[in-house]
Amino acid sequence: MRKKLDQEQANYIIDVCASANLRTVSGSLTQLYNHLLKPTGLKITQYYMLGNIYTSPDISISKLGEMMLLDQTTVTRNLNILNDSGYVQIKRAKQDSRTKVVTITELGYDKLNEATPIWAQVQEQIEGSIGKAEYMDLLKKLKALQKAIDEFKS
Amino acid sequence: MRKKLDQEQANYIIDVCASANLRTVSGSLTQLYNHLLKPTGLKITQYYMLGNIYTSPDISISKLGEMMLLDQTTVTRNLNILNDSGYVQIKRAKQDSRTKVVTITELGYDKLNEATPIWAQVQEQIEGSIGKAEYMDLLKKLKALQKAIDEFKS
DNA sequence: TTCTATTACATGTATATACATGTAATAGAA
DNA sequence: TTCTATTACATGTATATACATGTAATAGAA
Repeated sequence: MRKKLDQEQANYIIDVCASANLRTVSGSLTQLYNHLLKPTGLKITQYYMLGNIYTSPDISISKLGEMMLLDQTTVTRNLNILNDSGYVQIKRAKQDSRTKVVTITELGYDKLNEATPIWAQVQEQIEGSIGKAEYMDLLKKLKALQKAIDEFKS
Repeated sequence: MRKKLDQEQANYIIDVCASANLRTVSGSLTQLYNHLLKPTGLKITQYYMLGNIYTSPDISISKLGEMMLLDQTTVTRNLNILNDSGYVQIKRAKQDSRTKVVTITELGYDKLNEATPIWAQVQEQIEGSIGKAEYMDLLKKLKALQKAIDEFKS
């Protein structure tokens, strides 16, 4: 018979929970980025998706989802917003008309260039503040954590 | 005159971006938790909020938001869902009728106890997989990053 | 005491996200 | 070649989240 949770244990959970710690920091950073990116009209998620599309021209919706670790339905919806702004072009693939291929437009590429200095400013501030080596180690640990999660899922 | 972004630079950004790395890992872990918590009907965010309410009885909506680093309006909405499930009780404070105070219910406490073993299972798996000491160091770095973000915001 | 500023919460709106499921098209078995 | 299974994307629905703004109540100045 497991004992019921007392407040001390609950405080411990709140403190060490991987999910909560990641979500909180991630949320704060997203908020900071979105605030600074406001003049561009882009959100950080949109900036990131545009970047991925730029580096992988004519990528399919599913592939984009695999690359970004997002559900296909999420990609579909986020792409629609970028499409409405004219930042991407979405058309059916010639060989397989189920598949759609996505490409960044001139306008989207301009936006990407407009937002990049803002991205860099925050990134540099972060790396400077916690230290370049420390930051690289953080990234390494995040990737290890990602691997641990993937293992658990499989 | 700044040079335009080439694909190599874009790949670099995608790879090192703090926001993207955090969001991706955070999202994967949230997904894993929500999958495993499905039998309980709780989401990991709801579990976490319930835990915070349990450790701070009669907390106000704003204070809860400060504690969890969430916007007040987000707390209001997330609380409504917990309230509809009967997991929390929300009533006006006696001294100040603008303020509302939130408390966990018996039912909510039972849910918290039901979900905690699942939380623990994943947490242990993570700590075991990347190593306890490594995990603690990751937490430390996340908190350092949080501080860096807070500094930037102020 | 009265009026104004501030505080605490709610609502409108938009994006981000995933799951369950639907639809259309291709692939592959018979 | 025909039928069925699979694949690729879309849609319905729900939660999570924040910003702009509204409303009601208190605090504080005059």
